[in-house]
Amino acid sequence: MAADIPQLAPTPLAGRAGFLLSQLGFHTAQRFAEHLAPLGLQPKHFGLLMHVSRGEGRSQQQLADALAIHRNVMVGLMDDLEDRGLTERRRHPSDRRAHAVYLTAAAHGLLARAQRSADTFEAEVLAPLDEADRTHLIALLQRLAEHAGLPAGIHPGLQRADSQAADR
Amino acid sequence: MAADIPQLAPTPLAGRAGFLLSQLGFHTAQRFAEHLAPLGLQPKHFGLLMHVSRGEGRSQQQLADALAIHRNVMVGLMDDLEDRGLTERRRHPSDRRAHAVYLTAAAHGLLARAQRSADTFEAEVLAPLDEADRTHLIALLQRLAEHAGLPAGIHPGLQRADSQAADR
DNA sequence: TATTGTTATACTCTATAACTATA
DNA sequence: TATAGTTATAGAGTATAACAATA
Repeated sequence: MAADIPQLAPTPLAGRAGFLLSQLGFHTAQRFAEHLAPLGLQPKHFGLLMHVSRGEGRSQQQLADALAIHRNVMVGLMDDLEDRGLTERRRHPSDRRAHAVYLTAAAHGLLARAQRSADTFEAEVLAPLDEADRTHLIALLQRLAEHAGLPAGIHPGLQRADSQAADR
Repeated sequence: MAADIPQLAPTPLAGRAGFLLSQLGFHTAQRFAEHLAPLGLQPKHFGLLMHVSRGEGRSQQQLADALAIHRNVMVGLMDDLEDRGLTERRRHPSDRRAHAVYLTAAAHGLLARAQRSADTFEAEVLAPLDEADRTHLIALLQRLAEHAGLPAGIHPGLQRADSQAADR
């Protein structure tokens, strides 16, 4: 059945850093999403909650800028979080067009659990490495990320839309 | 305007291997796609061409199994490649339901160019690291990939559909 | 005239099922 | 009855434009 298929050299892809990063990155993102699912959160919601918690009261546009996403996308994300009772849109003190975004008490509790979940996940990812290798790997990845011009903590999977461009 | 936004601690995400892998992986995949675009190829086409070249004459189903994708997806990919004159569907010698897939002469030339392009890209990705760090990084990533159960050279971004499940 | 939030629409991707011709 | 290839349809996700309220 498979007798006439010659088994040639192993694919060289598995030896390329570019392929390994893409392969591992995709798989890691996928597994992290599964890891977070029991909390009812997707990675993008987790990331947004983290950013909101770093400075409550900001407008949706400010949050969108911080995450490098389009404000239209932010509306949908905020709807998700508000529907789940995790954030509140209050009136902005100085701009009546804008909303000031705050976390609810429930969100603070959930965020703490999500971070513990992320810690557990991190340990799983790094399981095969000893302490020295873990430190080294993270340092190497950070150097690559810096060289690639990636802003710390901003996931490019969220920043599809060109937030520079105006409506027009 | 932004005076009342306290700048708190930097996001801890940038120190997590899981986040860095996902962030770098996504960005790397995106940039590789741009790198390949001048050749008129997407990464998935490149990957498929590589697999076809490793053993010509296989059926679409065999190729789909090798890449862990659903045969329905394979039809679309093969259509793309055939429309571009890169592959041929010939009649299978032993099974008249199946097609035997072959590369054209044009595909061999394009594949060689694509691999050179991938080499250039690899050098760009690894630019900030010296030789020892490059070797170490690749070894570390390979260990993580193996621990995660990722088959060498198979990108999980392609294998969405559950190729185990039958039609029904 | 520009900006914030919102909504609507179109477009791309993926998943699923169903069909045909063979086995 | 099962399998290879194909096609069609529905759903999720993203991009773009347009609108009302406010600056």
